[in-house]
Amino acid sequence: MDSPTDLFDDSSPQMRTFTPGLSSADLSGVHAAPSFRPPGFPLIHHLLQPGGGPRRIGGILTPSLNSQRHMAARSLEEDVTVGQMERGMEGAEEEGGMMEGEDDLTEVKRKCSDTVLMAEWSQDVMKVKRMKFECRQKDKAVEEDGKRREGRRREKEELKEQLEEARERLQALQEKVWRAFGEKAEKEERKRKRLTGNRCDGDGGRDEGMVEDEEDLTGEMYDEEDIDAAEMEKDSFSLLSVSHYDNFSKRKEQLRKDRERRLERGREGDVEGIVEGPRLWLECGGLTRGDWDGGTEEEEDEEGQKFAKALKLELGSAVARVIDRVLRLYTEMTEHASPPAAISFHPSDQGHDGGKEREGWMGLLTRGRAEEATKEKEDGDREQQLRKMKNGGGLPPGPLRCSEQSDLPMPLAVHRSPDTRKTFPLLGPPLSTNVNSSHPNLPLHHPSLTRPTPLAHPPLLPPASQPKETSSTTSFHPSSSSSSSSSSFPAPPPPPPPPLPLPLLHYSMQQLFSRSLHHPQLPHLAPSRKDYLTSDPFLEFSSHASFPPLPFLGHLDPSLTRHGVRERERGVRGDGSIRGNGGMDGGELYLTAGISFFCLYVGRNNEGVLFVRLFFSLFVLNRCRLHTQEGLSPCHLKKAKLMFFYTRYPSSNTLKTYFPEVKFNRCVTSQMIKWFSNFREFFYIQMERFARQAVRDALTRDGAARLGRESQLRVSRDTELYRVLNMHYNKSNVYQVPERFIEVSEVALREFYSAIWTGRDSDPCWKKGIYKIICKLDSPLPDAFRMPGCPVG
DNA sequence: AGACCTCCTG
DNA sequence: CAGGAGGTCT
Repeated sequence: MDSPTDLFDDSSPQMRTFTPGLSSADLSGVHAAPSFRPPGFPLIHHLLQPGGGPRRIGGILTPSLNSQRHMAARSLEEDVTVGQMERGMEGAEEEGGMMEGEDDLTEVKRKCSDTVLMAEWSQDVMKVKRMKFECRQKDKAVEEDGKRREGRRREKEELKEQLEEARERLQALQEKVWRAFGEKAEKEERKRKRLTGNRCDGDGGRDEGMVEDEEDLTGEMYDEEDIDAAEMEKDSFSLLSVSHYDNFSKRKEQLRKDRERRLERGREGDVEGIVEGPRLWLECGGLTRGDWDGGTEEEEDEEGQKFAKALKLELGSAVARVIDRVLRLYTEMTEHASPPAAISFHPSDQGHDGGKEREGWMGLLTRGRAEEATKEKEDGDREQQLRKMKNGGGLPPGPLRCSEQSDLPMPLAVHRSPDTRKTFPLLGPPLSTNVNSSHPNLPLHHPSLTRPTPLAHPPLLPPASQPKETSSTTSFHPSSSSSSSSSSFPAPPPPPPPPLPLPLLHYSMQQLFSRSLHHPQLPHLAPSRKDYLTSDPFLEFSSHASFPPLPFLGHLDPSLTRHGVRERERGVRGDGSIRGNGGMDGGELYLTAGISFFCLYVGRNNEGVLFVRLFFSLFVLNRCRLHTQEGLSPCHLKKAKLMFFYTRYPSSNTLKTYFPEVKFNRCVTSQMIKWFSNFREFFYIQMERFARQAVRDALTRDGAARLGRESQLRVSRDTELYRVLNMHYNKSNVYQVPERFIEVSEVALREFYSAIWTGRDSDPCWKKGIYKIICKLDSPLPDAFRMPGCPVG
């Protein structure tokens, strides 16, 4: 470029013009425009030479206008002088011997004026020439860059072609996605046709922009802008350093390749989410979308994009929350010295009675084998303890049980309550410690009836170990008192089928997910109806009843619907007003769907980035009809019967607590209380019946052995009494009768036996005392009963 | 008076 | 298991 220095320097060669610095060949080789052919006029001939005046005139970077004018005038004067001399010589030659005089002077003056005019004209010409020359100079530089531009153009075209390819791939991918999302076949065909049409347009299809849709156009524009930006960058870089542009080009190429790679990846696999920002990779399987009926094609496109966006956002946010919780949980787990290998979802395990009975909600996922083995082992150990106590007359092994429990492997259970007394209610003070085996008829003065423990009774030999003694042992079979034997005791119920092991962290994920969804998508679920899902304090659904726990969901009795109507009709019998209300109308709850996911893997990739791979599974639940009704269903009756294993005298508050789905009114409460009254009635009838039988059996033998025989009064799982009770309260035998109930039954049997043996049964109120005892032997209900539905365990 | 119980009956 | 009678308790 010209510079003030150049301009200043150019003035000096002006003095020695006519010495062409550049041959005409040098110039004409590039530009030989006829308009610039130097005329024969000598005055301007030198102007054609490089470094002449026009450079000064046409100089863009002239220091100032005055100096420019001054310098031009000076050169003009010089030019004129020279020209004058030349013309003088020429004129002398032409005119031959003309004497110099006034004419000469006039001529000179005229010539001078002409020369001035000529100089002015020539100045203008010089300006033009100079400008032309500069243009030529510029063109020369442009010519030099032309080759480079050619290369760029080619490169640009290549990029365009690549972009076209990428666009085609993208379109193919789009088609695939649309197809997956239920796009109509016609649209596919249209797109395919369009694609093939585009491909038929030669040379990458310069005209294909005409048929491109808006999205493609947008992409094209974006890409073009990208390229233009690259070109500008390249231009600016080109004068500085090639390496910069190369780097830029490489970066761009890298980006393009990445884009293509992503497209390739998207084409290959299923729906795969890649969240690069938080460095989280998620593989989602099983996500499908049904058909949606859009209006026009554009609307469908828009809908689809919106859907994809919303889905992305929703998944992203939900997953982020879940991941956060998982990681937190993971951290908490690793922080503990002995983290559990897995977490079960046994609400009862965390209940105050769960350690002993472990009523769980067998649902879609059931208790793990290990836990079942643990349970069996525990029960077996308890049985052994019971027998030891009965045989050896030891005290209830509370602490022993505690240690025993602590020795048990608990691979699948996380016991939440550190209170062993809560977990193992039998660890409390023994019940009738003052029961005097020598005075069995005086059992009513127990000072601590609140903590019953028949283990404090004298040891009772099991009939299996004493087959000969069974004849002397009360068989609790009134119809066959004399022929009572072990054969009358049915075999214990077969253990439930081994449940499936739980996947790692499943329950935790359930919990996490349920907690992460603060706004359940159950619009049909009235807020008041959600409350009953929130009764379990451990599961903490109180603030987010979004997702019922799997155990609960899986244990819905399919027969509920079948029996519901009948039960409803008669459930409030005797109260016309209630019957007129329609009972369950509007009180049905349908839980139609939930989301479960399994944490498959948590680890680090090659780059050390922590990632969590989740497998999502959407599942549709059976329409679970939950009786949020005023009447009571057979399921409630069933549950009430199971509750009777724990509490014989439940208060109405207890009933309301453990039947959260029931809308209680006076009639429902009375009905439920009546149920328990009937349960008690049956219970006491059986107790009295078997006790009388035992008394009869004792009386048929010699009285000397009656004390010993009385001490052999026992209720175990292989006795007839147990079978009768189990049949009545647990007909389907899906629930394991808690040991506690057996113990209570034994206490009741002994009390009845004592009363009858001592003749107190002659008193019309002789049972009251027994009732008092039994009513104090109620146990807290497992938390599993807080859930709607019937627990299985 | 109302809640709750047992007992009896069907 | 429900209904009713009769009782007790608060």
